[in-house]
Amino acid sequence: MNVEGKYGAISKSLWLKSAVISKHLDNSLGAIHGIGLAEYMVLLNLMKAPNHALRRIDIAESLARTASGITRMLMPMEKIGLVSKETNARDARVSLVKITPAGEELFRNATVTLDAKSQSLLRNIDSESADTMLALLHSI
Amino acid sequence: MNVEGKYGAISKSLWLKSAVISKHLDNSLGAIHGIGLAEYMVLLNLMKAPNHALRRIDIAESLARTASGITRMLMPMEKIGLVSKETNARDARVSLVKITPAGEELFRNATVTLDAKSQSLLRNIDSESADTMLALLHSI
DNA sequence: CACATATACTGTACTAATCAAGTATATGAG
DNA sequence: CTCATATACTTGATTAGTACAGTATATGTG
Repeated sequence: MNVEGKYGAISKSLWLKSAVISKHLDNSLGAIHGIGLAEYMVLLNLMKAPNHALRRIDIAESLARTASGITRMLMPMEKIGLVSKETNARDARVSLVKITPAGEELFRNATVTLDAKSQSLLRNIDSESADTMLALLHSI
Repeated sequence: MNVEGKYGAISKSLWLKSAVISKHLDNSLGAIHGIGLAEYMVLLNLMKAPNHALRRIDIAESLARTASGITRMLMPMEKIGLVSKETNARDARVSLVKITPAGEELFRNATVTLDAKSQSLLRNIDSESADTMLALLHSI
């Protein structure tokens, strides 16, 4: 493998490992909390946002999804009361998404599940390597 | 963030970065060669296999997909002549998938595209860090 | 050998995502 | 102020994947 091929190898490995890990996490989160990893990531972004609310388009951007994908993902989440719709007084085109108390509660529980399952899936990576890995991922 | 949360953070970052990179690679491979990253990975596995042939179920296993997903993915690939169906004399249940000369040619060209695009997407990671990253990914 | 069980697909129904088009609202140029 | 353009969604049609059931073949045990 030549020098350039190294980066291709990272892409391929990233793709495969991510698929494996995401499927395990999806299954665990789904079985225990009734949401998938994508839904968890929506809640995480809302928790980090000022006032715990975001525009749909910003959620789409931060999850590498399309606006319509977010619309569809949020419909059942709103129905089961994890998020609520809020209007923006300044801009009537925007319908803000806000996490509900029930959503916050589920998020906290799901975080415990996700962390535990992740630790189990990544048990071959020691603590120091995990720091390295995280730093490398953030630099992408 | 506590110690366990570190592994959860890796999972989340892996999920997001993989989504971003895979979409770029899918778009490039699709525009230039008419296949997606998953199809490329099928060809890669076939190239690495003895006699350049594999059972569908082994492809499914190595791509973290289901058997029916592989059946569906291979149908158009066979139609455009990238792979061919071979019977297994020892076991009539098995229909082996073999890469064709056209498939090999496309694979080689697609590899150039994938490597170049990967290098561009991962330009913030220097050569030494890339080695580290690759080793860490393989240890998962 | 016969038959219960396992394996390798394939087909049907469903789900989750995309793209492209449509609607409503906002913004900027004249 | 008006109108062209841009933005924030939403909806319809399509696509890619899954789960589960069905079919054909293989394998192991009495």
